[in-house]
This record gives sequence, structure tokens and C-alpha cells, in this order.
Amino acid sequence: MDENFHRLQNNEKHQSNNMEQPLDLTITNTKAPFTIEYLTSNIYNPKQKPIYYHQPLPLHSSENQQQHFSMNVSINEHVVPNISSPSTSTNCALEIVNGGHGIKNPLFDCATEALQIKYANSTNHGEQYVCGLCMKTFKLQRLLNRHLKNHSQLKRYLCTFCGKGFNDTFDLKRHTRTHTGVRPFKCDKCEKAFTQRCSLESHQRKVHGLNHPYGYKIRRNKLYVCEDCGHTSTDPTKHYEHIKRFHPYSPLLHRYYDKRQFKFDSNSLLSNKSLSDRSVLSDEDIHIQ
DNA sequence: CTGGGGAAGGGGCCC
DNA sequence: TGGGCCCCTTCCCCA
Repeated sequence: MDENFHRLQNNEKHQSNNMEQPLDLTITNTKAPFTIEYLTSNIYNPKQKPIYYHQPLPLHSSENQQQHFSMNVSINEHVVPNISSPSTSTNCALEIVNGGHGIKNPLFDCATEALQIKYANSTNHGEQYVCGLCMKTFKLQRLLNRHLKNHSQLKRYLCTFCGKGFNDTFDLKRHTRTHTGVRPFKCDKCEKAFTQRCSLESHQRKVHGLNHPYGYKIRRNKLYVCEDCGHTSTDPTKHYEHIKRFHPYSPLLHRYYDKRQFKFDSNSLLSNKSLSDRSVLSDEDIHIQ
């Protein structure tokens, strides 16, 4: 498979210690061939035009035979799946998640199916649902189902920078910040910034002696973070306007309207417009923060 | 050895 | 019920 990989002429290797990080996909017992096409952009030189790697990869695995496939991806290349065109009428389409920083693992459905069969001996003792592998107990079936996924090596979402897998888009988003350098949580007492809120609060507690007035597990104010540039806002409308203004090709703008991504209040100008309407908002509508 | 910070696992809660 | 967001916690590394 690797010999088909189209290396660029004068391939941009900016770092001498640039390790090849294969994006591994292991296919188990699936007859469905599919094609991955993708483009890469150079994360060390964002102004450079993305490089389109036309790389159809028909994957045909033999029945009952595990096939291993890896894309050679340099760590300084951000792999963005562009098109997924199944070569048959299967539903093995690649789906972009996390604003283009991740993909849904096309093999995950096979994995979950296998997982459900493998751990079907999980039993219900009264009100408790018990994991058949580690004997942990859960109050709800769905919590057990989610827990079972932690036992699987095959993850639902894959990081397009390094190929690492996660079962949660939030975990993927959090991980992505290690590649993008986005540090949304800034200390107002010094110049330090952190990728996670708990790191900031830990820092402020230990270094500045600040005690946060939050009770145990009390939700903090939501902070909207642009994972492309690190811009933050507590206002969902401004968050949306920022993405539209500075990242007009962000998949976030072209995906379905997700209330979890943009929680506009009912009085917001934007909340009264459909997503398609928003895409043609005039500049006058947009108040740049 | 210790403290600070990065990274991620696990699970509660909301939609 | 599942997906998504978030918090708590732990582990690890490094100065």
C-alpha cells in the first residue's frame, strides 16, 4: 500500500526530527472496500496552499482475515480527508468531525458490533449493570455500553494529525490542541495559558493561591473556542461570527446546525436565521469582535 | 524528592 | 438511548 503513496516533489520536511506517523487502520472481517482521498496542509506554514494528495486507496480485505493498512503521514502534515467515495454501494463513507481535525473511524461499526457480541455476557444484578470484563457496575445500561467501548482498541474517532483514536469527540478536540497549540484557558494573573480548564484552575490555585468559588462538579461558564486559531469567546454569536469571518471554509459552518456548537440565545439575530441564511449574511450583519 | 504542568481515562449531566 | 460537553482524577514528565 505504501508504494502507492504519492509523495510530493520536494516534500516539505521542515523538521529534521520529523517522525513518520502512520495512521493505522486495522480492518477485521469486512468485505467492504472503500476509497480514501485526502489532502494535506502544512501546519508549520498555514499560508501555503493545501496540497491535494489524490490517493485512492481501494481496501479489500479477505474474509476472516485481518488486514493492516497504514498511511504514511508526516507529523507536520495535517491530513484532511477530502472525499470518501466507496467503490461499492456500501456505507463506508468517511465523515469529518471536530471542525476538520478528525475523522470518524469507518471501521468502528464493525468493532462495536464485535464488542457487543464479545461482551454480551454482561449481566444485570438487580439495579446494577456489570461489565463482563472488569466487573465494574453501572446504574444505567448506556453507561455500561459506553464503558465497554473503553475496552476496545479500535476507537470511534481518529485524529488527523497523528492517527490516535478516541471514543469521544471532546477527547479528540482536547487532544487536537496538543497539535495546534491552541491554549484557550489563559491565566489573568500571569502570561500562562493552558489547554484544559482544570490545568488553569490548578495553576491558579497552586501558583497564585486563588480558590475558585465553584462547588464540586459545578459547571463553569461555557467558553467557545476556535480550534483553528485559538480565539475564544463566551458569546456564541460572536463565536459564530468569528468563524464565518476568519475561517469561512470551516466545516463547522457547513455542517448541520448543531445547538451544541452554537448556543445562540433566543433574541440573537443569528438564532432567527437558518444556517443557510447565515452563510449569506452581509458584512453589515456581522459585528466583528 | 517535590511541585507544576501536559495529557488522557472515566463518568455525570444535558440535549 | 446515544452523542456531546464537561469535570474530576490520575499518570507521567521535567525542572
